Amino acid sequence: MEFNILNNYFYQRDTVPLALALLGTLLIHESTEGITSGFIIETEAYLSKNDPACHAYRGKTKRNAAMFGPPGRAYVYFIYGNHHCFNVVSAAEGIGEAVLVRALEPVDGVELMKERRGKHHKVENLTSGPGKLCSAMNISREHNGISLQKPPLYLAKGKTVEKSSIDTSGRIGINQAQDKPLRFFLKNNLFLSR
DNA sequence: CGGGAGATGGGCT
DNA sequence: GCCCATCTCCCGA
Repeated sequence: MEFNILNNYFYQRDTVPLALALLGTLLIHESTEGITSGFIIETEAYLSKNDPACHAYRGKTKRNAAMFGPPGRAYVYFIYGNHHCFNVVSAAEGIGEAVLVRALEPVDGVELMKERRGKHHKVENLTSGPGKLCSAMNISREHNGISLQKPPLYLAKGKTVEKSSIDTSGRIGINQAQDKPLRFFLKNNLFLSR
């Protein structure tokens, strides 16, 4: 499937259009334990300007440095002492924007996801949240800053998404700029975070 | 079933 | 010390 990897051109657009374009694409992790993958069904845009919820809002630090790298790389951070969140870096190098991936529809490696997340979980609960999907896909800080255009972690062309099947809302779990309509998701998908 | 609290650790206000 | 782009468990209904 590597011939369907999304290349540099895919990432050459503004962050909001990229957050929309990422819906339906396939996120793949070829780990030593096996391959897991899933369609991206929920994203959030985090912008450099007028967006206090964005980690890059107060400038570049050691933690958020990957956000300021070239687009098409990963920005992974650790939160609440337990969880990782996976983002696709967007905008030109030096700007500091990214798209948070909040939920996946599992495709390959469902059994491996269950082993990682806990066998008692239903399929609908494996990747229906940013922390959950990182656990199921085994994505962690070691992936921070790496390219998403080659194995082991990469994005590939997925399923076609009609504009009419996409809905928008405020972003989840933030205390600032909750009113901004920067969350995008596939309506009625079983694997949404909410 | 929904709401609330605790877990847990890194970064910064 | 307090905050945080979260998850899970436990409780009451």
